[in-house]
Amino acid sequence: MAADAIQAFEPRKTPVQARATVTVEAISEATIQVLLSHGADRLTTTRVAERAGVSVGTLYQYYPNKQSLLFAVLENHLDKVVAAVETACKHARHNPLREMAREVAEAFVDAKMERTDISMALYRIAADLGGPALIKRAGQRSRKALEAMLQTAPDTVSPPERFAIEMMLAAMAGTTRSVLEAGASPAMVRKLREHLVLLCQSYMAAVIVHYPARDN
Amino acid sequence: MAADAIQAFEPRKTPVQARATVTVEAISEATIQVLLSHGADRLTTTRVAERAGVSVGTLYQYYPNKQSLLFAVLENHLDKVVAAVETACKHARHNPLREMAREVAEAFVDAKMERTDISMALYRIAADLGGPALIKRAGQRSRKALEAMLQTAPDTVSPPERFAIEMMLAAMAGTTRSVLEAGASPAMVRKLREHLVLLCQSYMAAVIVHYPARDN
DNA sequence: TGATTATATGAAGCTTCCTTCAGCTTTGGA
DNA sequence: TCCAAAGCTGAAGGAAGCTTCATATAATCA
Repeated sequence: MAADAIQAFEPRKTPVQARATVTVEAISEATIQVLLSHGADRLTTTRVAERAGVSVGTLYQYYPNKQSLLFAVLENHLDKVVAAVETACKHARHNPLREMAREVAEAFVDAKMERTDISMALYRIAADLGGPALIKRAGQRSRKALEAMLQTAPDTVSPPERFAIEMMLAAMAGTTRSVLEAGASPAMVRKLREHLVLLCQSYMAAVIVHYPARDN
Repeated sequence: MAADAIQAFEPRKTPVQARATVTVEAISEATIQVLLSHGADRLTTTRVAERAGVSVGTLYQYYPNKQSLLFAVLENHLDKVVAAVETACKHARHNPLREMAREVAEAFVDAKMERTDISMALYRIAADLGGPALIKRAGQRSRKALEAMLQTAPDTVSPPERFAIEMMLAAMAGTTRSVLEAGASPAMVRKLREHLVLLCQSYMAAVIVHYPARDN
């Protein structure tokens, strides 16, 4: 069922020639722009095509329907963010817990803020069909990366339980979203980065004290 | 501009007779049900009216347009949650910081979980026109309540800065949303409640240590 | 009871938008 | 150079949905 639902969003055909690659990229970028300038409900395939400088027909050559457009952009973005988290997790292995928390929090904020426009645009469609599934998957991948990293922490007897990791991830996502939707000025982003480190560090430390030696 | 935008969502006329009150309530409830069963994009005025057991015409007698329907439901829900937070803040005045954090976190979770269906339905429209403005307003009201409470904390020299409070609120919202969208089983809700208390307490304590005596 | 106000109905006008497809242009290799 | 494959076009079919309004019913009160 879920697989079918996702299948329906798969690209219709893959570009072969260089100009087609450009076209697909332009369509993807236009989707974000239209999302930002017109909102999710006023995003139409015609508008996206127009903004991308191609005709609607071209759009439908690569995306089977409107949903798949949004789906593709969201998937791509989530992949990048998760990849950034995974990299940070690998890099921080065998470090003290505090350092782990710092690396992950900073990596997350940095990845989200690299293209604030995309991040903000996607909040408008994340609740749509297909979105929740993608987000869930991204959350799971992130959690696994964190768990693997935490296994290697030298200063804890047993790593935090699964739920605590999910809490931390959700807190990161929630606070980042809040700052983004408030405008995300550079000063605010800097503050978010600092405070998120603090929040993750203090919560991780507290969790280890309060829920010790629990097997996941 | 913002006022105009909101004005356009105001109810068209207020019910006078009892049966009209019932009608309006039924429409509001039906909106939530349709949102949950069909999703935001497949919510139509006809469908809502049908579900409410009235005709479309009736719907348009009380709501000037489709947006205003969603707007009203969202506004009502946010009001309730903010009110719960405000009450908790008043109640926890002059308590130790730890107690304050506990009261607020628990009040928030409880308010959100009182009607999980509404909470979940609203995530699907929160990003729409009017939604961000309402959410921002709710955040500000909550923050002010927290600030007033924190002024009375006996065990801190100076209260946490504004940004830290916003962080905490965003973390509460983000983690709660995450649990709701994962299904919100009673067990999970219980865990969320515990962990959110821990998260708020540890973050507040950390903020006071790391950013002391800063005037807001 | 009769007049007035409140409430409810739902067919239909009007707009918007998704998606297709038959035909045209460009590319790249033989 | 030539042609098959790849890419592009955009008018038009058809579906869906928002909103109105002329009409009908119910409540209220003098």
